[in-house]
Amino acid sequence: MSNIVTRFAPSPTGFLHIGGARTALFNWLYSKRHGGKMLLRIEDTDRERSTPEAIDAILDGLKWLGLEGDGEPIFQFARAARHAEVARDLVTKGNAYFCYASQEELTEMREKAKADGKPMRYDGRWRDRDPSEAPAGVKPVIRLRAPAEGETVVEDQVQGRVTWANKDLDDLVLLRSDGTPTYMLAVVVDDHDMGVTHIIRGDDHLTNGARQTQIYQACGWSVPVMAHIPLIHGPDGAKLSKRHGALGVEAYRAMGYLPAALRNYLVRLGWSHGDQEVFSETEMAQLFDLKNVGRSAARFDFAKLANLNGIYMRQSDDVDLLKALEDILPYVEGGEAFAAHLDASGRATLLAMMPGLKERAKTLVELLEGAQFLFMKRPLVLDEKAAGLLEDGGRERLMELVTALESVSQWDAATTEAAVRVLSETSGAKLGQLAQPLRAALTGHATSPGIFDVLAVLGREESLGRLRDQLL
RNA sequence: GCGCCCUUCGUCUAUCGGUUAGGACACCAGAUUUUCAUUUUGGGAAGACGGGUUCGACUCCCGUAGGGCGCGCCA
Repeated sequence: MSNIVTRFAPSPTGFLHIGGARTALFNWLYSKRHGGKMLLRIEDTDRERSTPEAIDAILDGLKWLGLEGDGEPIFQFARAARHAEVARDLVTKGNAYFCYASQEELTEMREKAKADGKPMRYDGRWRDRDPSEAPAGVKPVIRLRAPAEGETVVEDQVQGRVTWANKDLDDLVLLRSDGTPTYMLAVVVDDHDMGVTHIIRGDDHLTNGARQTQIYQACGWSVPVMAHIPLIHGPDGAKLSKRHGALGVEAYRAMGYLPAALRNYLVRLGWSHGDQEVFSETEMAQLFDLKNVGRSAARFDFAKLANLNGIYMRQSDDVDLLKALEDILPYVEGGEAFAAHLDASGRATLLAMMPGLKERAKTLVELLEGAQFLFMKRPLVLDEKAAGLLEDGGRERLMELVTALESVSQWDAATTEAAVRVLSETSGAKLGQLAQPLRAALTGHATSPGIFDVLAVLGREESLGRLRDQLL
């Protein structure tokens, strides 16, 4: 097969949302799979709504997800002259024409169509009129002379063969009256000039696929392979909105998800490989194809994302995980305060506790919360459940524990555990009756990593201090 | 309204005419554990509806219902 070129072409009018991220992922995987390239194009022809902040947010989001394009991004607006040139060529060749219809005329057409219960279609009133009839002082647009009869077909790799009657597709505007290109023209010209072989995008563009096919044909260019992938919906099945899932990828970063986990979650939304759920990056790139992309929209499920993220966290190397945690601190509530604890000794403490911490967290944010006790200043304030553990004899057993632990020769998990077990036997208290008050006093919570590991990481002095604090 | 697309457990999905309709998440119960978590065992849970075609349909066709997308001199 010839060299595959895919592209991701967001318009910089907002952040990189989750649907866009998945589109980028699919393009990226497809190009990787075939040893091709994924190009990046910023569709900034809407000067009103495009912002530099949005461009940064999108680039940043892609980078975080590890989905960077090959080569520098192309900015569509910069190519406006080329787009206009193609439009004029089309007029010369007779495949497009100047249209002098005013906004009022168009509004009229729209209203009439609405009244008749038909979709708005330009009626082609300038299609065959001689330009000499042009009203003075009106700047024309250039419209495509679309085929009036027959049908336009998109051989879609995901949707199958989709057909439109040409009478349902009107003569779209290619070049605006101010000389700037429309999206429809710009996309076709850019994809052609960039050598794009495969267009993978959301199925909200399916109809555009038909109209763009007509432009390709008018230009005499070969039409790239198209694949329109289904959209992602919110948990309620409706379009994603700010309310549920239409967050920028940076929001997922701030929620403590790992990029690898998010990628894994996203690739399984619409695509499958038998029963396999977990894919390494390499596996994904080897296995991904368009054939196994489904055609129905998927709902976003945070619980499954969280589960996957937990799997990735548990599989992560402790040092990598610490790094990942530190990386998101600037974006997380309370992250800055936490960062202040992470000097050399703080990092060592956290690292030592990491095995016990990471299996209790599904996100980096939960990891952070679970680690807070390590850096709390004495005396600890216990939460409700922890305080409860010190009632009903808990405090008395704590006293015995202090005595037992004070006389321990070596302060490590094995030795302290042995000491507590001995106490359990001599006092007749079950291990749980001793461990839980211990946990409460040491961490302030009813749950934590293994309590003897906690003891070891906190150290003798701090541990005994925290225990005595609760005896007063 | 018109055009196009979609419809398997609550959710993501497997099934490419013949399966006790499989897996994963979530949920419930049990085991393990010092708590929680991890791990592990088990459980409930699905082919929107109505017609065809066929010896046989989740799978093919038609219709209905529901949902989505599109219908700009936005992208």
